[in-house]
Amino acid sequence: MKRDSRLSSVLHALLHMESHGKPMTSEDLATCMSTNPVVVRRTMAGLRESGFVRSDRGPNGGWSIACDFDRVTLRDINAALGEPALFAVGNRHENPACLVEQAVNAALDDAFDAAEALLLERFATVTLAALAADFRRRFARHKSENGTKAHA
Amino acid sequence: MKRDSRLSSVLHALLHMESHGKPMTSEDLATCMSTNPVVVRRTMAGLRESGFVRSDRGPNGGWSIACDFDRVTLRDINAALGEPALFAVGNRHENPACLVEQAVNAALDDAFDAAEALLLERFATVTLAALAADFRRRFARHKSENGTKAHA
DNA sequence: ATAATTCGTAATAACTCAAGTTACATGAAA
DNA sequence: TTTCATGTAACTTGAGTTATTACGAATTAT
Repeated sequence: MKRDSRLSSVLHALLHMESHGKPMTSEDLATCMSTNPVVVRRTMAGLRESGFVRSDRGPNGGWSIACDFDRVTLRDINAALGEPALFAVGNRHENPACLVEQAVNAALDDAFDAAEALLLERFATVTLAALAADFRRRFARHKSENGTKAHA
Repeated sequence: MKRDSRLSSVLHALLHMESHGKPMTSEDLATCMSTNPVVVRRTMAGLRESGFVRSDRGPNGGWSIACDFDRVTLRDINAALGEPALFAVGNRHENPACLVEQAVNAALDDAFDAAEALLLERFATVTLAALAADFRRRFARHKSENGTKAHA
């Protein structure tokens, strides 16, 4: 089952955009997301509609951050992508006439609903600012491990 | 993203097999799972290897239950299917060099791991016997609602 | 033995859906 | 008015699943 990596890609893009300082073109972003500009525009469109980023045309145009990283969570970003299906597994028929299948679906749905609730709850606890902070921690450690050979 | 419905299908099949009493052919099962016999054999092969069902060739052959419904859970059945990926969403690169992407992946993985653990835990609490009992409850209610007009 | 039934499985075809691509229109800046 | 950049529709590609075909192997009944 092929996985949808748009959430991962978009977060990656947002963090790069923040440290970049000035607008990044779809082409820039496509390079860093290893995809192509049209896909970037399609994907980012949802974020723009939700007000998390803005896009400007023409020379010096491109994508820029339009939100407070402290106030936006992974859950918000996921919602802006259109709440893509989180689970790869599901019921064959959503409203089966067969009572056996109804019993099976009910049991599976209970479990999936609980897991989905937990996942979204977790997403809601992670702000973009927290992600950015984690990146800076990794960056600092990376520098201290690789920057001065004396410490190796 | 299309969903994998093998778990749902297989549970459906197991419950039918139990009430059927005698072996069911791949063709019988294909009808009730709305697929075709070869797919049934492929799907059930995992359950046979795990010892939950048996298959016999030749006339009067077919598939039959080979386990105690009280001792087998949804988690066991899911494992017998080869632990198919549960999530439709994932990271673009599993081991990225980019530190930004590493930070993003770490956050997402935390959330997914927690949700997966919960889901499997839930699966482990539901036995096939419980599913069968739930079906019988539904069947009884169905009869009382439709069988005697006096109660309507 | 022989015919009929049923599973086992490899090979292949058909289908589905997301991602990628092309093409062109729109708008902004210099 | 030229250049840069996004917006978007239409189309192509490609990966992954499921369905189908075809044939082999095992089992039962006669």
